[in-house]
Amino acid sequence: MSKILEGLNPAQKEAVINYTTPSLIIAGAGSGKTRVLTSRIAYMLEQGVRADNILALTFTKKAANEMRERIDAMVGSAARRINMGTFHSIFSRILRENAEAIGYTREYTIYETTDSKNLIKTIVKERNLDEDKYKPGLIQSRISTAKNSLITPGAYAANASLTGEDREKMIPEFANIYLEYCRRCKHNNAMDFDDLLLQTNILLRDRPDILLKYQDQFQYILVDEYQDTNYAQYLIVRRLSHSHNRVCVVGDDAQSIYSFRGAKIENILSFKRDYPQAQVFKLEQNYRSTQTIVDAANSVIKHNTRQMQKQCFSAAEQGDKIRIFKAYTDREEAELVVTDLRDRVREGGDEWSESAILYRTNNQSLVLEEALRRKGIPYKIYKGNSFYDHKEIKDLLGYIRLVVNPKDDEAFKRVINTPARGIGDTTVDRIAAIAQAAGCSMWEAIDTLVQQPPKDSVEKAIVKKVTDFVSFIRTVATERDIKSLYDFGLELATRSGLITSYRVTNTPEAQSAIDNIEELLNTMQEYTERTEAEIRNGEREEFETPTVEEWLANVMLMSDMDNEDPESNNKVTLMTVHSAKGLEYKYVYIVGCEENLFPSLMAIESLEGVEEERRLFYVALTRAKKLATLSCTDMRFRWGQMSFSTPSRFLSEIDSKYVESDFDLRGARRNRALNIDEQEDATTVMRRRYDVRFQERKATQPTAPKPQPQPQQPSYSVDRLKKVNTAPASGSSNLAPCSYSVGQRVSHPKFGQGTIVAIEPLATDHKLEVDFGATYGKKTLLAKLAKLTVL
DNA sequence: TATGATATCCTTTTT
DNA sequence: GGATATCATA
Repeated sequence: MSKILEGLNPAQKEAVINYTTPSLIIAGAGSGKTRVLTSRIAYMLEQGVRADNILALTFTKKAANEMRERIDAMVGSAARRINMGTFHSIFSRILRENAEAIGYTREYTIYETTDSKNLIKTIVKERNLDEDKYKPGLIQSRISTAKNSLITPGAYAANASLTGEDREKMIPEFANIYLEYCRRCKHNNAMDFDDLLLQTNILLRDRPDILLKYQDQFQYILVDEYQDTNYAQYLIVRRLSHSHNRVCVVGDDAQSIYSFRGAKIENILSFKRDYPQAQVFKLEQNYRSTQTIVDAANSVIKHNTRQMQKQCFSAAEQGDKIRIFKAYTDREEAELVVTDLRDRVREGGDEWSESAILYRTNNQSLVLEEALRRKGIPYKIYKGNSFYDHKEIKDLLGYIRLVVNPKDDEAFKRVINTPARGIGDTTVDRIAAIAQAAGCSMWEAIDTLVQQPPKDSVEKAIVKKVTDFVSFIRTVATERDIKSLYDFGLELATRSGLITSYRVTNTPEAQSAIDNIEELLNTMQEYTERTEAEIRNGEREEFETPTVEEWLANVMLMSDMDNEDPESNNKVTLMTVHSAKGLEYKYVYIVGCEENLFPSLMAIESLEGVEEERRLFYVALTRAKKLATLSCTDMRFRWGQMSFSTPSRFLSEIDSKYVESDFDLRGARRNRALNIDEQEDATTVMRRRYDVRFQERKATQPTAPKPQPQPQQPSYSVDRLKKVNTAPASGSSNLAPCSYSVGQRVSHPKFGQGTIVAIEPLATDHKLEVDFGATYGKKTLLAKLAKLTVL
C-alpha cells in the first residue's frame, strides 16, 4: 500500500484514491480536509499523473502555500510544478498570457478597492450626479455583485428587473455608470479583482482554442473551500472541466460565511446535479476538538433549515463544558476574559499562542487590547489589510504601477503630486481634460500639455515641474530592465522624494512609514531570491526571470494574513470570526455574543441572514480544541453611546447539557466571578451599572504616572509605531563613508541580532545585507533607514 | 496648497 | 467614539 494512505481513516482513504471521478468531499470542521486534499494530490502524482496537469485552487495564498509545503513533504519537489494558487493569482497569470485576446496588454495592472472607488467617484462627478444617492461604496458593491454573477453592462441594461430595482433605489443611472466604469478600466489597461474572474470567463467563452488548450492542460481540477465560490468561479471550473469532468471540490456547507461577497452556497449544494457521476465523500470525524465542543456546535447548527446531512463526531475525550460569562459592560467583559485567559494559560503551563479571542466586528478589539496591555499579555491582532492600506505603501505601489502600465490613470493621479511637488488640482484636472478630449491616458496627455506655449511665468513653472516628473519616471522606466527588482524599487522610493518627505517629518508615524517602505522593498529582494532559487532547482525556466509586473501582480493580490510574522510566536491572537476560519486554538474566547451584534443587526431581518450568522457562530465554536468560553454583556459602547444588549439567541441554542451550569445565564444566575447576589433588585443593578461607568471614566482619565503594577511586555503588534533609536542625521550630500563594516554584529528593532555580510555603496547611501539567523534570514537594508545598533 | 475644522458613516471582506 | 472625507481658510 502506498505510504500516502497510511494513517487515513476509511472515508479519507476513499476520498483520496478515487481521483478520476468527479468528487464532492464534504469535510466537517477539523476533519482533516487539508490532509485529504494534499494526500489526494500526492497520490495522483505517485500514480503517474503529471504535476502540471493538476490545477488546485484555493481562496488564500496561505492555504495554497500550506498545501504546497505538505505535498512537498510527501512527494518532494515534483510538487513545485503543480498549478496551485488562489483563483485570483492563477487566473491573473492566465489573463496576462492571453491579454491581447480580450483587448488588454500583458502589462495590465490590477485596481484595488480604493482605485475602483476613486474611478467611480470621478465618473459620478463627471455626470453631475448626486453623490449622496450614488455613493461610491454602494455603486462599487453593486458592480461587484454584477461581475461576480457574470452580468456585463450590456446584459445589465437589458435586464428590466435590475434596472427597475435601480429606479426604485433612486439610482437609475447605475447601468450607465457600470458601462462607463468598465470602459475606463479597459482604457486604463486595468482590471479590478472581480475582473480577474469575469475576464477569464470572457476569455474562455470567446476563444474556444484557448479554452481547449487549458482543458487539455488542466486534466485534474481541485477546489478548496468550494462553499465560498461565487458564480464566476463556479463557471470557470465548469468550463475548464467540461471535457473531462475530473473535478474534486472540498468544502463544508456549514462553514459558508461569505455570501456578502457573492459566495453561493448553492454551488456545493447542487454539485451532484452539475456532475451527475459525482461521488460524495463525507469526512465526519473531527480530530480537532473535544466531544463536548463538536456536539455543542452540532446542536447549534441543526437550527438551520438548509444543510447537507452529516454526523460530525469526535473520538477525543469528552472535555470541559462550554462556559458562558456575562458582564455588565464591554470593558468588564474584556477584563474578565483576559483575566480568565491569563489564569487558564498559567495553570495549564501553556503558550500564549494557544489561545485566541474572537469577535464579530473589528472595533470590538479596542477594549480587549487595552485589557491585554494592562495585564502585560503579549498579543497580535489581525486587522484587514492594514499593511497594504498604508498610504506610503499605496504611493510607492502607485509609482511602480505607473512605470509598468503608463495608462493606469488612477496610479497617475495618486503619484503626480505625492509627495507634494507643486502640481495642484487645477493642473491635474487640466491633464484629465486633455486626456478625456484626446481619448488618451493622462500620462500621454502630459505631452500635449507640455507642448502648449505657457501663458505666464506661473504656467512656465508648472510645466517645468511636470517635465521634471516625466523625465524622472522615464529614467527609472528605462533602468528597470537593467537594475535588480530591489534597486528599481529603491530608485523609485528615493527619487520620487517619498522617503525624504517622511524623513524630514520626524514623527513616529513618519518613521513607521519608512519602515513599511523598507519592508515592501524587502519583499522585492525576497522575491528575486526566491525565483532565483527556483531557477537553480530547475522549477522555473531560465528565461522566466522575475519581472516587475509579476511581482506587482503578486503584491496586489496579497493580504496581511500572508505575511506571517515569525516574531509573533508566543502571543494571544485577536481577530474576527471570519478571519479565524481554518485556524484552531486550544482555548477560544468568543466575545460579544449578543443580539444585534452576533447575529449582526443587518442579518437578523432575513432567515438567510440569520442562518449565515449561525454558520459563523459554528465556525467560531469549532475553532476550539479544548475549551470554548463565550461571553456577553448587559450594555456596551456602540457609536460612542452606551446601548443595552441581550444575550445572543445562539447561546440558548446550545444544548444546555454541554454548558457549564455555573456559567449558565439562562438560570438567571450572575457570573460568580462578579460575586453578585442573585436577589439584587433592579435599582441596585442600575446603580451598579452607573458605578461601573463612573469607574470606567476615572480609569480612562490621564492619571499621574504610577509605577506600573505589571511590567509591560516589550513587543506588541503596534510597536512598529514606536520610535526606536532616532535615525542618524541625514545631512551629508555626498556619499559619506559607511559607518558599518562587514562582519559587524548589529541589532535591529524588529529582526533582532544579526551580522553584516555585505555592504554595497549606492548614490547617497549604503545597501547592507544583514543575516538575522534562522527566523528572518538575510535582509537587505539601507544604512540610513535601518535603525541598527552596533553591538 | 497645506492645514484645521466640520460632516458623516458606521458588519463581516480570503482576492 | 473615532476614522475618514470634504470643506473653508490663510
